[in-house]
Amino acid sequence: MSETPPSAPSGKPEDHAPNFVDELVQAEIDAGRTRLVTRFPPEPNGYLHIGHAKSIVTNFSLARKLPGAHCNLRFDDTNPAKEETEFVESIQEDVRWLGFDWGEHCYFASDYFQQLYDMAERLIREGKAYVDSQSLDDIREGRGSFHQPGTESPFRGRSVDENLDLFRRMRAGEFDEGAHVLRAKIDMASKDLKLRDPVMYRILKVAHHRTGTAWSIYPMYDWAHGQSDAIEGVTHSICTLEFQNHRGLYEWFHEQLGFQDPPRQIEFARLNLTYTVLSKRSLQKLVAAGHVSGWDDPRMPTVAGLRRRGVSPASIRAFCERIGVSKRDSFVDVTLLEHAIREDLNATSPRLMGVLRPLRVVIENYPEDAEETFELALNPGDDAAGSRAVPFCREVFVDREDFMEVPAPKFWRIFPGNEVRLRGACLLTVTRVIKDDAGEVTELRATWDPESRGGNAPDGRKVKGTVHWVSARHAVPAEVRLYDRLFTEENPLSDEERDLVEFLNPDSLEVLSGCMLEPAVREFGPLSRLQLERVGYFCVDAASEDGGLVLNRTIALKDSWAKVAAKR
RNA sequence: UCCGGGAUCGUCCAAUGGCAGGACAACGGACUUUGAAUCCGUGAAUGGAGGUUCGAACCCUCCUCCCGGAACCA
Repeated sequence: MSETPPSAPSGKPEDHAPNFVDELVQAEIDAGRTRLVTRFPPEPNGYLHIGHAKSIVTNFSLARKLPGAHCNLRFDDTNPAKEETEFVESIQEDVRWLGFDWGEHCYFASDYFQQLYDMAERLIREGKAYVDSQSLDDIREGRGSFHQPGTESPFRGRSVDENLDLFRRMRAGEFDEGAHVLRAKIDMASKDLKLRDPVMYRILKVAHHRTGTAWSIYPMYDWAHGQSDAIEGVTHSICTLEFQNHRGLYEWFHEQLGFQDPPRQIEFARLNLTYTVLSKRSLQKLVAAGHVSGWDDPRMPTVAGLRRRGVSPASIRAFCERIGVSKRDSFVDVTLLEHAIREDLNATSPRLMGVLRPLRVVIENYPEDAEETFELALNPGDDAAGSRAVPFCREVFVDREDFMEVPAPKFWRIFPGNEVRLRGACLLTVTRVIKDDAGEVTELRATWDPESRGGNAPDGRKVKGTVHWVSARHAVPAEVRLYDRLFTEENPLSDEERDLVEFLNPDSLEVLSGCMLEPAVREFGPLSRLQLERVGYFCVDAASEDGGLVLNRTIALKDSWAKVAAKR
């Protein structure tokens, strides 16, 4: 068995209650709009995380509202110092894995460098842009503040010819970095600081991952992004709240250039998740400092990390659709994500048995060299899932956590004299507890009821407890990695005094070796998702090989016994 | 203090002048060959003060609080 192919999102235009973006676009459609193009515009400078997934789901599902509509994947690669081909590849892989298809519509802002340049010359000729030769600090100071209007640059009055000449020479690489910038000529006294002659181009003598050394000037975000949207015929440019302050400038450029049916920018609240950080900077820090094994560490909220953790793309989509889209700053409870993960895995995961902390049980009235197999459903809730053969013999492993020599109140699993069911196999009663010199339990002796094959006794007597088990003779040893939340605080970034590293959960990873799994696990290849009954959902590690089986725990099953036990 | 946004159960999202509803979480119960899942039930909210109206979460006024904005980053 191997990784399930990415399942396509359901074809329905809406899997969620309409949000304000849906309504706004729908209103335009009702008013006669016939063209609809959205875009997901990542900068290829890092890995995608679940916050990006929210944007991807929003943009791609919006593009299903109208026949012929589509969503572009566009790389906003205007800062060569930070961007790499490695990231464009990982981003494409992640978007695809999430189940979305951009078809022919994969673009790069860097493909528009010439058009952008031509448009900039046009603004210069129209007196709407000029080359400023002030230092970075002088430009910053000249911008003024929230309360003070800015002051005009001494170079603001340069002639069109001089500006054109300088700009061309900037492009030709005649100047050092920082010597000049191209600025839009708008209004240094504007209340909207973005309109105080924003920088459009800076000199950067850095090779670009796609254009190489062809350019020595690169467009700034505000210049490149809006014009890229317009060039692509994007109708709705959906971005996060922090870009609200850019909208005035976004529209100003479009007006100057006279685009017809220009894109409309709409902002929504970015995703925040409890016990998680979703800023590229923080994530980068965790990777660089070695707090996690990499961008795809299963504890990372990156798409790559979630994939390796065993989270399904369907559950990420369901989660994104369920949290909705609004303009309110929000902090989504991670239990909502966990619910979506369990919901999908419960429906789709094959069931197996595995013992994480093995305790040997010798069934004294079972013949020494006999063995037999039981046929168990792979998913009791889904007959189509089929079944697997589970071998059984005189010695089995059970989980140490399922045994108490002196049972706590309401504990109805294994303890001396208590009859329990070995799931799918038989009824069994522990008769004797064997300990080492230190008093540690090392083995249990038990008897079984041969009439109870399959798990029920002919006399119909009830047993309260059912436990999972693995035949000692047939067990497949494995390493199991138990993952938990990466942070101990709901918002690890809320404390300005303390670094997020201080809030790392020391128990976010527990590695168990010598775990014992039923032999059917051999049929599962890397990235296969499965449930270990009564324990949790797991995923065969991407790097797992024969002879070194590794399982990552995606998420534990809910455990109401743990709650009862914790209360005491 | 200036500009741009936002305030509804613990959390997220609805209700667009007419019974404040759903999901998650919590709690209780039923069922159970997974103490899972499933099913049933309980508690839980309109930031504040005025105003308009037969009627306000929604409209108006004032206030309060929260977020973003002064990169040659995106």
